[in-house]
Amino acid sequence: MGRSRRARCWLPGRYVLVIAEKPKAARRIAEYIADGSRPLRCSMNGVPFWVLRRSDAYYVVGSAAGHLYGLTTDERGFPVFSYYWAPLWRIDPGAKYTRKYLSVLEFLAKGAVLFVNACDYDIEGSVIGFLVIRFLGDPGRARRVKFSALTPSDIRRAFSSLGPLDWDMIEAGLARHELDWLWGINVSRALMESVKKASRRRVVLSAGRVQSPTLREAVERTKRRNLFVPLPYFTVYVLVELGPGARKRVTVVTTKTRGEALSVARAIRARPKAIVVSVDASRREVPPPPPFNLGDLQTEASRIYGYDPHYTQSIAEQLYLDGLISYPRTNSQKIPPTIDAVSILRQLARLEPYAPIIEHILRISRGKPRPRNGVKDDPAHPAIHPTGILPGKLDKPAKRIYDLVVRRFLASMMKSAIVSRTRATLLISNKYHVELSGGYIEDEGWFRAYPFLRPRLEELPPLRQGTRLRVLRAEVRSSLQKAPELHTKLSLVKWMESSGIGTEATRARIVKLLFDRGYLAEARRKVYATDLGLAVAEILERYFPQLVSVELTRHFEQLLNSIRLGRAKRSKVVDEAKQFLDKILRDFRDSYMDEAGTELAKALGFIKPSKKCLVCDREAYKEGLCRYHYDAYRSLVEGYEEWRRRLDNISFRSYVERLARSASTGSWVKDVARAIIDGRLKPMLPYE
DNA sequence: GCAAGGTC
Repeated sequence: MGRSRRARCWLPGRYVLVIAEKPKAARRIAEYIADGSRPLRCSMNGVPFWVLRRSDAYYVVGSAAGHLYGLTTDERGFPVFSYYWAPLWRIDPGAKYTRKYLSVLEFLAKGAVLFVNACDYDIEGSVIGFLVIRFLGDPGRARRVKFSALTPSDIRRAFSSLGPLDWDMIEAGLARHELDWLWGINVSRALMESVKKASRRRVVLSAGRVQSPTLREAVERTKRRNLFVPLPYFTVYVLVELGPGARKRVTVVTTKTRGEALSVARAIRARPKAIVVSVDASRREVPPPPPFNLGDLQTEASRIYGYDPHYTQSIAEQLYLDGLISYPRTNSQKIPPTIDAVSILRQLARLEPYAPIIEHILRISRGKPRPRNGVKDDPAHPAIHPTGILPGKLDKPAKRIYDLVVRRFLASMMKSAIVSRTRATLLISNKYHVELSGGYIEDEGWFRAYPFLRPRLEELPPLRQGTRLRVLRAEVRSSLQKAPELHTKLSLVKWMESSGIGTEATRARIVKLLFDRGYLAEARRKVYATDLGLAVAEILERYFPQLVSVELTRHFEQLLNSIRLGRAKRSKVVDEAKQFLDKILRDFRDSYMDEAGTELAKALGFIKPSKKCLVCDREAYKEGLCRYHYDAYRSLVEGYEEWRRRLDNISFRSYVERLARSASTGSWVKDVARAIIDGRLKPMLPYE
């Protein structure tokens, strides 16, 4: 196709103004609804819009850039119940770019005879378009267009039956904003004011429907990890000779006490023989994975390159803005047939590493490749895929993310891999069954394109049923239980997803926010709660328990659903929330604010503890210990009984020394163990 | 300054 000169832009006197949620959507809508000729691309202040003709009328397709308005207030202090909508660029320093979008829509609104809200067909899209029409246009001359995907057929169908404004959906969306604002701003202010009252110091603290349950989850993991007392257990291993020069170490049993393990090992040494009782060979097809949604991309980037989910998302967003990949904030694992996979492949084939794979795909599919779709779907967007536009110079992380997206897209169009596995059961000393497994890859299939999920397999030497084998050695090893895992940034984002809080676009951002607030910190990619995070979670749990529960989101969903179905009114729902908040916020101010503020100020180091913990610098709570070391002390004492049973009457001293040395021991328990060893802490126990 | 939600 030759490069055509762009026609001069002009604006008709009267037109229908179509408002899209984002410029990319605006362009596609314009292309799909125009009669005959291509729409005219215009731009003002770098913001594009399109002019076109459709059934003897002029249409102008303009664009928002997500929310252009937000809630704000002029009042200080809490409780605060009055707020209003204001242009986002005035109230959110991170949203300055929305100003030019708003001013272009303001200009375009002047000549519009009809306004069409063509934002994504969801609750937020209804609000985005409505607020533009309300502040810049006229809701009395407005329509809503409903499409579920940005495809020509869906868009054309939707524009041929414009509906009235979807008032119930708008009301539900407005209510969502108001409820989140009321809860979030009020409780955040309550926290900040309590600290100020207790310490006369200012600090930014926050709480909200999504961030606070997420904080609580990280706090619970931190506590479980730091309070963990590992128990000992015992493993009996044997070294079996499978063939000439092929020896394998195999676990026979694990036991709770040393005595049991030793007697198993003795029995094996007395009859050091094994026999192959069965050999099973199986062939398994491993189907290709579906193309990426955002969560899958974040998982893989974390697993393969150690990138945290927010980092991955920001790289993917840049690749999207550069036109290299499709919209990344999607939950979909599907590539609809409307996406021209062949032409994307032909473009990508110009990139050296992909060329042979693409050639292979086109050959095996006879030029008609079809991506294998996953189950997850998204109403507004397909799975993440390369656009076919070739990248220029990318930095290393961008190159890696782009490569993941391309390879995953390619893999989804390839054949299953075939993996052969062998499973053998041995009977050791006529008494103990153990399983061996091995295998190899018979056909690489899609692993060629996407090697990151290729299993690492070890081949077993050939074994036949009935073969007798020698047991060369039998050993007992004692181990300590592994500690419960802390979250990673990724697992926290996944936890949010499985709990149904936050959205594709916000989860990673909210985890980052908890770090920025100083509630969470990271060591070796593991997320732990700081003292401030522990204190905030504690205070919220005690005085605003609704806000740390994922149930608040469920409750909101029910309310919003009722509004959407016309069974409840926004004003009533919001008023009830205000009344409830008014009560709990006044109770907090009247009765608990001093206590809460003092606790938070101590966690922040603004107030010195009146009496220090014997083990750390925190405030003493019981028996001379802070609340965390007191709990750790109790865990340590409770754990001793079981240790004595398993390790034939180990002394308390040796027990404590083992805990102090083990990597599995929770850090608070370790602190207590060390304090006992060096005499800072005298255990009050019946055992000494 | 504080939420959660959308997106350049």
